[in-house]
Amino acid sequence: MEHARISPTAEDYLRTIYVLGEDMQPVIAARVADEMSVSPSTMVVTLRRLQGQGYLKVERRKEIHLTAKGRRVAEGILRRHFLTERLLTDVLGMDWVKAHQEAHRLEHAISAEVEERLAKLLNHPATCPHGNPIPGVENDNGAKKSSPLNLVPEGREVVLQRITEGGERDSRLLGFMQDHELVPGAKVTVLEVAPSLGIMNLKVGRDEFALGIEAAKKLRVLDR
Amino acid sequence: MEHARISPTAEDYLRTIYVLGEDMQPVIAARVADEMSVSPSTMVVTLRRLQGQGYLKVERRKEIHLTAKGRRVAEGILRRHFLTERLLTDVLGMDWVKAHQEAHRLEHAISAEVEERLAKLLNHPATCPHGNPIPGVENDNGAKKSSPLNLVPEGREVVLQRITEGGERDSRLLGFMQDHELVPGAKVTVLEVAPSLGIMNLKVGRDEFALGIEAAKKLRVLDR
DNA sequence: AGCAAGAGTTCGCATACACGAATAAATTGC
DNA sequence: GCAATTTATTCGTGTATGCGAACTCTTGCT
Repeated sequence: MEHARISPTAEDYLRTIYVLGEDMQPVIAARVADEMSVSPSTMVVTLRRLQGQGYLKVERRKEIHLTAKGRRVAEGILRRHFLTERLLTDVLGMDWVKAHQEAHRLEHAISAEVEERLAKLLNHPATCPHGNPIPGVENDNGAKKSSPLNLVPEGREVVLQRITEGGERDSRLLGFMQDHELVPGAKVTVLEVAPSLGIMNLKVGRDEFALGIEAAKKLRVLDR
Repeated sequence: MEHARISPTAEDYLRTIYVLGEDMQPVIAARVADEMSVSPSTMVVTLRRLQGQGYLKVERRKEIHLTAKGRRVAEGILRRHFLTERLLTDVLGMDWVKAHQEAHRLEHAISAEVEERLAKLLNHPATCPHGNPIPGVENDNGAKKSSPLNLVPEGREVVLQRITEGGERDSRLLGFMQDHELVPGAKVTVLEVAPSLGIMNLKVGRDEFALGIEAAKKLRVLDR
């Protein structure tokens, strides 16, 4: 085969497209551009290049779809990302917020062998520290249904399952959550939902606070 | 300040220049080019750029000298390189040979904080798995004198101290050494030196074998 | 239907990194 | 001291990655 070593940058684009695809139907260049803080013109060129290398297809209606090859790359990167996060938090004792940023750099430098050894060392974790399932580990739980926090009705108590990858990127959100002990496994009570204010009031332990509805969309809770 | 984030490539150049400087007086562009497998024309451009950014100076006689700034970068990279090697060997159980290559990629992605946590986790090791001192750790041993293996006279038994960074790059040499248990701390007897053949015969344990003089230059042994 | 907002495209440009070929300069050996 | 060898430099190219400005589409809404 050709084997034109993929660049860190390309990996980032594919990863972003993959993650966006988990949250919305049609992934469109403008969304990716927002997410990656890149100009539209750069998007055009980059998408052309990635398409030429067989990582994705831009179909009618400008929808971006990863090919199997592209998906493989994206899942690999995510897997390494999550494993690295676990290494940073569980072994090196780093906090949540920083772990994500650090992992974002390290994930591009991890080989298949290190990835494997990492998985073994960490005892094949099923999720990253933010609760997201690590690709390649079988969902043993038969895919517990989870729903976005913003859809939980008032008065209900739920358990936080995970912060989606989209949420992980926002270090201020992560920091806020850490401060309020809003971590995977935490019991959250929805006190009040005020869509007109774009806000919902939550209670974790005895701590009550407000969270934007937009941010709440990035959190998943367990239906029980 | 300007603070134009240094690139992995630039880090590699500075690191190589630094390491070469430990073994030879005048570091010259051609040597760096050899070491990095890069064309002379690339060297010219790159040196100009690095000089412009204040990492080095090219002085009369074309000698390349790192500035304090350049030295700081090189030592940082080496430190992260060695710490990463230790992580890979000691914690992840990876062998010598691969550890070096992997570390070469990872070292560029490690932040100051991870570096610190790594050092703590590993208990502030003084050397890398190949025996090289880690920059930033004080030489407690008051700099034991070591000399290149090629200078050891016939019949003498010595202890291998380290494989220099220059030797670390050669994975075939590392593999050969690993196979013959020629590792830091190993007792080596010089059976015979045959300069005309470019070879010396060694004994480690009951294993006797020949090693090229050029390769022997990259190994340091303790004078005792 | 018609138009404004949003999305995409083109163009010119810039930087970092790399090559090879041709050439110029410096060193070294004899 | 000059020829041979080694080094360094120029020049033209090429790819990946990014920008902004100007322009053109789509599309959804009235």
